Amino acid sequence: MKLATWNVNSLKVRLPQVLQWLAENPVDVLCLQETKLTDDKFPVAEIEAAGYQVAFTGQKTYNGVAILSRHPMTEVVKGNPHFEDEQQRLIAASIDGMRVICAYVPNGQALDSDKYGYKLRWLEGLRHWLAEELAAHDKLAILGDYNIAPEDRDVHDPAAWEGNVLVSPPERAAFRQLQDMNLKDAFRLFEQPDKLFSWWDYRQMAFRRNMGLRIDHILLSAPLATRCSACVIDKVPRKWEQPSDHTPVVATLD
DNA sequence: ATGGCGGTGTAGCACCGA
Repeated sequence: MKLATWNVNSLKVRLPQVLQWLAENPVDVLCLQETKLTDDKFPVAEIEAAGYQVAFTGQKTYNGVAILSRHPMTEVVKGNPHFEDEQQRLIAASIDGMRVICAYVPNGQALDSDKYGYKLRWLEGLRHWLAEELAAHDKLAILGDYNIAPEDRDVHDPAAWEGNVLVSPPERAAFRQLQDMNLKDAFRLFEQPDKLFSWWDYRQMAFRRNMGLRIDHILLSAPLATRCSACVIDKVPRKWEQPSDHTPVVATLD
């Protein structure tokens, strides 16, 4: 069983790449963020033709999340029942005995921005909902763009990023609080090469210079972490023409 | 210190992302 997450930065633009990636990497579940599509424009037929069922919730221009699955999905929930939010950033489904949650955590923009407060409140709301979901589902995976680099080793140049969103102590504390709920960062269950990231700015040839951050994560509850045999970042799609600025992260469960 | 790039909307640029 393979679970993956990918912030595609517009599914309209990236659909061919998603289909190509799935053809080469036929994962069981793929969580997408930043689809940027209203539900009436979601490419259901193309994704079903590739062998996947799909659940999605979107809006115009911003946000939007989806779960693609080779196996039946039930109990689909859109949004956080405990956090009123017009922004479409969460979707959950039960798949093959697991609870799978796809999350697009707010960016926060800047530490002095209202959006930063929204980000921290959003994460607090997520925590409360997750506590409930974990009580109901011992096998839970939450995949997505967390917009948090958990540690300095997840940042190409920690000094340059100090004082910025994605690395601030309150955001990192929020990430640790998720880990304190016995959710394991799948990537860190294994020895990994240094300086392996999941996002690189489009500007300044950041990808070529590996000026990136690891902000896309797969968190697994203990019964799933025990079964996890690998977690890799697939940099290949970031090298394609007209790429997303994020690249997929994949966890293998035995 | 700022903007760099890319996507979107409805436009001739402004906004947002990270």
